[in-house]
Amino acid sequence: MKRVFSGIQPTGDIHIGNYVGALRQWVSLLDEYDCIYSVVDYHAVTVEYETSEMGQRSLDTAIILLACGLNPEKCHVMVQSHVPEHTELAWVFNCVTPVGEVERMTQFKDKSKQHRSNINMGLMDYPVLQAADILVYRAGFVPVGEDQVQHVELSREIARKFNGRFGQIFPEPEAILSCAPKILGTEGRSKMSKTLGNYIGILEEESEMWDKLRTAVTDVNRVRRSDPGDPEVCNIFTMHRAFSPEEAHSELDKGCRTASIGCIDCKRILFKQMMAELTPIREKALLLKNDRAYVMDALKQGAKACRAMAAETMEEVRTALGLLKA
RNA sequence: AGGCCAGUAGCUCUAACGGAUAGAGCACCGGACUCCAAAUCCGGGUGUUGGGGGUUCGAAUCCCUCCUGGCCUGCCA
Repeated sequence: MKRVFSGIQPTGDIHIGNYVGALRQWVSLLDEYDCIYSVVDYHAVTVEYETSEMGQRSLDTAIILLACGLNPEKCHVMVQSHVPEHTELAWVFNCVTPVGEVERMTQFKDKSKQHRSNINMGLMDYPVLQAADILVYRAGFVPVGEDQVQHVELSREIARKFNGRFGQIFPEPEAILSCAPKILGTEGRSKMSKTLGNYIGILEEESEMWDKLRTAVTDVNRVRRSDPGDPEVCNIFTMHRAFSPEEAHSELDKGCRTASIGCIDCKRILFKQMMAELTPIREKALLLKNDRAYVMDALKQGAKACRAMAAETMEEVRTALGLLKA
């Protein structure tokens, strides 16, 4: 079966942008692919963080993955640092990756600006570790958002360079682009993200979620209730496309354009739809939070299975490199 | 290892000759307005001046030291 790999950083506070853009798609691939999903904690070390919180963040993130339906019976869910082969392969990849290529990565350039006082090698090496994440399992498919396509392309190049120099071991992975709409933050300008603080967390208090949605930016040209709006420029409508049934879209579109429904009505409908979908996940997450042993065991099983696959790849890699066997 | 420069609000920065309550723009928060928002208006500074010690009646400012970042020289694998 074709193999998929994807990872999510342990922010511990997964929001609806993550959910719509990644997690939901991950779930949809379960039946068709052999999926490996990872909480990529080593990636999170590239920026400053509170060491006392990291473990909990990874655990909370894993809980959300499981709660969303990434059933350990159907896929592998694990924490990146539990499978050391990721970082081992990253070192080998470092030796076939041209510096010029990684310097060109827009994420690196952005984060360098953002973390000017901590531009470290790891930040630069991030996409190389990502290539290792994927290729240590020889995964051929990587579900990602638009912004990560560049990194997947770098993985292809790394695979090609490695194969060219040391022998055919790795496939060239392809991005599976989500058709999900890109959800902007509550301020309506940039992508929803934890660091920008413009997010609606899927496990937040219901009242908190409503407050954030209620005060989220809409079509700025629709000033009065009687003004017609333009759903195409409204982040709320984008969210409807993600959460409301297909049939409802045209009606909401029309209602907005003809001012037959107001923005606050539109938000109420959306919130209802959102909660209908998220409530079971929120309830499941709550159960899992109270069953740490189950979650830890799932992660343990995931890591064990993944280590076996990764170890096999690394055996081949070391042989290809011509290293002295232990 | 040595040398030089820098560190002030969430961000970018300016001011304070050793003198009283450390400021501005943006961001943010509260209110008015609004169907909700946006815009606008009103209100709010959110700070251990990187940490510690010293000199002084008084230190962001002067001295020592440590930390962090940048630049340069050297040494080693």
